Amino acid sequence: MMIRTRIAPSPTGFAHVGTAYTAIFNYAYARKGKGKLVLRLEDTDVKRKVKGAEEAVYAGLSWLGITWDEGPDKGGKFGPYRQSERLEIYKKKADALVRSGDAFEDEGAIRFKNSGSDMEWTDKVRGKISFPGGEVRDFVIMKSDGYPTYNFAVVVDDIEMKITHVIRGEEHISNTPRQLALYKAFGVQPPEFAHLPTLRNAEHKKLSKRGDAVDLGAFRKEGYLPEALVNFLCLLGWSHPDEKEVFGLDEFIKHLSLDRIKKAGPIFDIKKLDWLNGIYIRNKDNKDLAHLVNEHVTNDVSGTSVEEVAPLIKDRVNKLSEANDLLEFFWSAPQVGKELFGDESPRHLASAARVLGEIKNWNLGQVNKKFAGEIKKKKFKTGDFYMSLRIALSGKKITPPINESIVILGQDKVLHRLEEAQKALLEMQPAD
RNA sequence: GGCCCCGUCGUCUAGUGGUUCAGGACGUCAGGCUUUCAUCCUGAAAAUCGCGGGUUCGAAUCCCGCCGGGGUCACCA
Repeated sequence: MMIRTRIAPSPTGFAHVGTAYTAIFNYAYARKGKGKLVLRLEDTDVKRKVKGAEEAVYAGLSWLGITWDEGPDKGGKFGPYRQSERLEIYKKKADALVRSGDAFEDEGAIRFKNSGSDMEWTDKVRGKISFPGGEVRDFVIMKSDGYPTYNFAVVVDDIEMKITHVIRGEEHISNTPRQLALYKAFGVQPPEFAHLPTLRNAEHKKLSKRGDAVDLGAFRKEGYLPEALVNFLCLLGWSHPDEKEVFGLDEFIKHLSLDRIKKAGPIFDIKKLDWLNGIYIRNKDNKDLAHLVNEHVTNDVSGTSVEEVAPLIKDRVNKLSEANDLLEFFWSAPQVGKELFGDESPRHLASAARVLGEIKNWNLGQVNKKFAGEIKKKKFKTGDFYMSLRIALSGKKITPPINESIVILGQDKVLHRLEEAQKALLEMQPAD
């Protein structure tokens, strides 16, 4: 049997990290089984429909490298894939249930008549789960506005779209008995169910859009790499058989098995994501990194190429959004905070300016050599000397390696900034 | 509250009756490297496996009870 999985986002605003989480598992499971992944848009709540939300979902998932085989944007032979475009189908199915006596009209809506029998299934990640029959009441399947309810639409579509494995969040466990009852009424064999744990926040509650970072677009803006986020998500509730921590989708597909999934709800610990993100940043080649950094840098680069400068921060950031603070002194002159300097700073800067002015052939070797000689001759404390320089050139105590930065900045700019810094220091002398 | 699910270091996890008084990773702390910050390297602290009973020669691993946490109870998905 051809494996068919699905992801069923509802377009209520943006791409949710929880959607991404289940998408990754559905995608990988389908790929592993050489099957298909269906994207179905669950837009039956007319009131909550937000425009642009559909695109946000596509953008978010695509960014992560998840592709689907059938969907509203892709087409496919079991379409349409927007539930709002399938109203005829639901109507027909609901009418059939009314005729067979499994449903009845109720104030403009159609309500399913529950048989009251116990419901049970063997969950692929949790094993046997059962609900007492009395739990499922008669529930509405067609709303009075002509739209189907969630539980009904899901079952009709999963049957029509020939879904073989329903891999979804744990919060759907309690919906399953209702859906099972529907399968039974239709006389159709239900698919396999696999209920993934729910992602939690630091308070151990289900991730929510109020107060938790759940928007994929926001992760992107913050400078997280899609590979890192995917890798991190794979590590929640699932672990590599060899206890590997850093791996990509290909390897996830290769090793995924549903029974290795944990049942307890993992906490989304951003610290570990940050660490992973740093690793992926360090693994980028300089050209790709420059391209990424460029998207997160506010100023225009005015003469200084990001490609030249980006390698200097490779080991220094975990998120791309941290890049700007480290790099902005390359393209905008610093506000030199005089109070940052030490007592020896005037002498350091004077020396540095003099020896740098002597350099004919501007390169790192020369800069290193000149500074080393001067430090030795004047018996400067190495760390203090460089700190004075760092502050004069950047206005900050934390920067990329200063000699490399000096070379990139260029002789004119460096000498000019040293001069400005010395002036500033002079002005403050009389003050005390 | 009813029903359902879950419970190994702060966090993510390995571990499915016996070289495990529990291994790895993040984080934390200490040290090394170092012109800052990082990266990198080394080391440390950190779970009496939620608790209490069983079963067994032997349990984190099996059973029962309790406690704790979470989810869900709509003409929302």
